[in-house]
Amino acid sequence: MRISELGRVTGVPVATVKYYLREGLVHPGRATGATQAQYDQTHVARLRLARALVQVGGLSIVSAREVMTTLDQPEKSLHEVLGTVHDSLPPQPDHPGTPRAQSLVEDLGWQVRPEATALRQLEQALRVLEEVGAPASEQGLQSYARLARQIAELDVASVPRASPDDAATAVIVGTVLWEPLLLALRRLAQEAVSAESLDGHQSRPDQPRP
Amino acid sequence: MRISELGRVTGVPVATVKYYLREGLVHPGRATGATQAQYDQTHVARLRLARALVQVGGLSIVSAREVMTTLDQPEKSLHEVLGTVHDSLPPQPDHPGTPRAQSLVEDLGWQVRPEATALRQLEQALRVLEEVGAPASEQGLQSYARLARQIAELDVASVPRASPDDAATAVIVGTVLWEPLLLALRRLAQEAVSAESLDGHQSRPDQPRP
DNA sequence: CAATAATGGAGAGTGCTACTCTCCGTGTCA
DNA sequence: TGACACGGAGAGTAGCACTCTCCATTATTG
Repeated sequence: MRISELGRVTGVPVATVKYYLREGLVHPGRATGATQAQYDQTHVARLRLARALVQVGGLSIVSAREVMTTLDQPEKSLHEVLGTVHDSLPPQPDHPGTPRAQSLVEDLGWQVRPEATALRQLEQALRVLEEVGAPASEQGLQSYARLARQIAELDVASVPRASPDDAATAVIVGTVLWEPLLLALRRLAQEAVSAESLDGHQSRPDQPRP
Repeated sequence: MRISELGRVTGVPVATVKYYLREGLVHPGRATGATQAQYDQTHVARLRLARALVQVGGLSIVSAREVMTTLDQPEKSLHEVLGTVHDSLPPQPDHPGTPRAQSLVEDLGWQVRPEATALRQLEQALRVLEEVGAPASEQGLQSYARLARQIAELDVASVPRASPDDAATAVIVGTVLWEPLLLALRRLAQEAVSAESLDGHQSRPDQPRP
């Protein structure tokens, strides 16, 4: 198939397909002449994945390229793929982590790389909560961590190890594209729980105004 | 305090403070003359919150303003505040939802507004997973939903109903600023679980290349 | 009291990012 | 054979979150 069909099949504007090709999000087609190239199902799949990472996962073009690069590195183990993907994901905190995140994962007995970006992301989240005057309690953190671990067990269990072709893709999808799904579910659940327990009909009392 | 001190205390550049004032993220100070105004602790708190919503929560200026507007509407119940905040949060899907998300929450017995933005966000996530060739299984969704509900129960339980002044703020913080925390914990847990169960040392088998 | 500095506000400018347009030599097809 | 499509590359655009500049006014300092 040629570029226009690639665009039509995936619903991505041809100009954007060209842009993604230039940026290396999608591998080049098989050139059949100076101004002609052929694309196949692998291009369709990668284009769709790239589009999803950028538009739904919120990745920058650079991050998406880094993530998709791992698909071309079969020498890496799935665990390494996971780490690489995590480290390519936003946000990328500037400050180094203070020891609180580190000690939390130690308490939990989680074995994570000390340089994991997620550690610094956790630390940033904790710092911001303090700055805003609503610090996370140790107990709340522990509960959250316990539930996060149960989610992660679902995630890891769902990686298809029988068909290794798709395993790396599954890691990327499971990590990145399930995040918005999880957040949407949490919001819906919050509304449901709130409707049951917070009084949905009574106004909250007046509070001092600035 | 004047604007320069406000900037110094919060660590936000004065030019940015002015910008936030213009955009209505922070309420105006008490004018003491044609070119002078006084700011107080409420400005400090709101500025810090606005900063956190934009930089950590990833909200646009417009979304952040909408969210913070609810702080000035004491006639709204906490449940209404929650809904308004949710509907102001990104992403804002363009397509309307198909019935799958709706039927999922019905199966779960969750009572949510049919027009809730989170419903369309869920539907978008499901649609993208299908397009990418990794559709969410009914079973996986149910498990996720069950855990999401447990998280939501923690969230709702932690809203300080004794001190209603801060309740609305707590709703915002708990909804928006705990999201990155949850995602960071999930990533860390994924690494930990992966290190235990996925073989961290063995390379994954070769797979077909484009 | 006079000189100097800081202030609040508004408009214009900047830097970045994800596209999108334009162009052009080359291939395809009716 | 002539109209049209293609690929590739550079330039241009739109939106966003600031950031700079200016200026009349106010505060502070010597």
